[in-house]
Amino acid sequence: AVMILRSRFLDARRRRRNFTKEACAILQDYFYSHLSNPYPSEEAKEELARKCGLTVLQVSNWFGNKRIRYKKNIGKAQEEANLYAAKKAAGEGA
Amino acid sequence: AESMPPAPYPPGTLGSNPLESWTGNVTVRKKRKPYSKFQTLELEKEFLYNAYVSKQKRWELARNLNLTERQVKIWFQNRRMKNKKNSQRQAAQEAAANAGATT
DNA sequence: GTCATTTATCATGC
DNA sequence: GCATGATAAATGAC
Repeated sequence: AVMILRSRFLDARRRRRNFTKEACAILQDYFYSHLSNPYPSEEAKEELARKCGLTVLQVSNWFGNKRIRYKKNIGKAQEEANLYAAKKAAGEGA
Repeated sequence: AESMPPAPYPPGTLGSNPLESWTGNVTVRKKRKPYSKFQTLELEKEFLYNAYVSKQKRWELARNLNLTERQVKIWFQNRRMKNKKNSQRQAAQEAAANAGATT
């Protein structure tokens, strides 16, 4: 009971909020645009953080979660997400 | 410039898609097992005393908590990183507060 | 030693 | 009920 009260304000997991759709779109755009090496540099992380209105740590967390969860879904429907970047790039080109 | 993936990548043993070679992490690592409340509390108590544990102390902790010396060493490393992260987070919040107050 | 990671787990949002 | 963001063990680069 004590620890529950302690963690209630110490643990940031309690304060978790979903990112905005704009932020998720920016992050996904970068991720699928760099599928061959989805490891943004510190500078890239800072820029992404600014554009998304997030901290660098949040950007790092997002890429960490995204990489592992993308990897676990290879062979499933995840590959459909590749079309996300492909179609978007094609649409912009046209 | 981009960062390099941390894990070693044996050549030729990776995934089917050459566009996604980073998905082939072949490293075999132990499954993460959360420590018990008692283990964590004892480690926290020692960390409060000093952030860097001597080899003698590390051996005692490992023996008393039924952990390996390597686990104790890594726990203190991660704990120091956690401390630094919290300090930076607090500093950033204070800086933001000051920036808002000065306007 | 630090530190960016990987991975499982936690806690929450919906 | 899972999706999602943050954290706790564990690894490897340097």
